[in-house]
Amino acid sequence: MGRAPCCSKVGLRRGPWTNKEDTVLVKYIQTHGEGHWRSLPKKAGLLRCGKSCRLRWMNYLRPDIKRGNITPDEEDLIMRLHALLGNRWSLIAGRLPGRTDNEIKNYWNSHLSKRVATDSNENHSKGLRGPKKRSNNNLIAANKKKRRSEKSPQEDREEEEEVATTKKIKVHQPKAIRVSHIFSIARNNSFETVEVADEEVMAHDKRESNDVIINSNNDLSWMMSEAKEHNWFCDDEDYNDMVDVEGCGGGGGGGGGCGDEMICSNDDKNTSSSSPCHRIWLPNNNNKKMLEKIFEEYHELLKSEDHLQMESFVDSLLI
DNA sequence: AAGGATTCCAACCGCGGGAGG
DNA sequence: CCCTCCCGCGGTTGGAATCCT
Repeated sequence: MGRAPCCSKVGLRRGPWTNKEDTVLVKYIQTHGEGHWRSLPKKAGLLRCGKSCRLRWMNYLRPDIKRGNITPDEEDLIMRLHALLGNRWSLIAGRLPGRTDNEIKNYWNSHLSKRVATDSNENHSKGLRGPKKRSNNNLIAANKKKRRSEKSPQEDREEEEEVATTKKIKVHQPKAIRVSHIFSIARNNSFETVEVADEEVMAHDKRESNDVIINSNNDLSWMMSEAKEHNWFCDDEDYNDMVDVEGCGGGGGGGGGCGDEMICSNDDKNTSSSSPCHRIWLPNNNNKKMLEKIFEEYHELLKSEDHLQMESFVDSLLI
């Protein structure tokens, strides 16, 4: 039997937080620091479960949270990262200082998923190659809407059929595959409005490691094509270490600003943890040719549409 | 103006994984 | 190695706000 939900205790409050509760929580955390969520409510004198306190703090009360509209830059980054990482909101949020995973998730579900669906439909109708997964969230939303509206028995049947079809065609999005020492994505630091403490970056990097996560062939496709299109493959043999990208993307000084990630060679990927950067790392300076070779090979496989070969190709990239 | 439909987002739920005994 | 505890994550829900007819 599983553990009972922590909020099931009689007498614990649920639902929206009051200002008073917020104040109590903030004061307690300012004094004692984060963590020990289980015991926090009791110590702080809150009639909430620890989980609820943690959520409230993480998603709303933390001082470094950036509130307000998602900027076009952030939006673009979310879309790119989602293409690469899938629904791994905490990872995506980790690249958007001041934004929470919940916020990004909500924003994606309410804004971006529709746009992506529309775009992919347009592409599909134009006969373009591209991801055409039907958003599960849209389905959920659609079903939710259906639930809310009156339905005739026939509509009920149709819904059941749709659900059955959905089950059949449900796109399985595999758990991300960790690829050691092939690529890594450093934390994005191009949004300047909130300062992120080095400790936080370090802690984050410690948690997430510097390994890239490749979800699917589409991700690889995206990464490869982006790399090629933006000329991220460095020609400069001196790219043996982290390249300073301060001012990139945010438009703030620094030689024109690249505004994009870059794939470059690096003999020691671990050096990247010392300084946040939004480049994609590769292990050593011989990889330029290797990458181009991989890219060519990948393109050949794309043309041939041989999925088996494609899978083994992707496998061959994994260590 | 009213009320139904839709959107948005804070909050909840359940699960998986890491740490420690 | 197993068990328990705790934390963090992603999916989902509920209701307030807004839009539409």
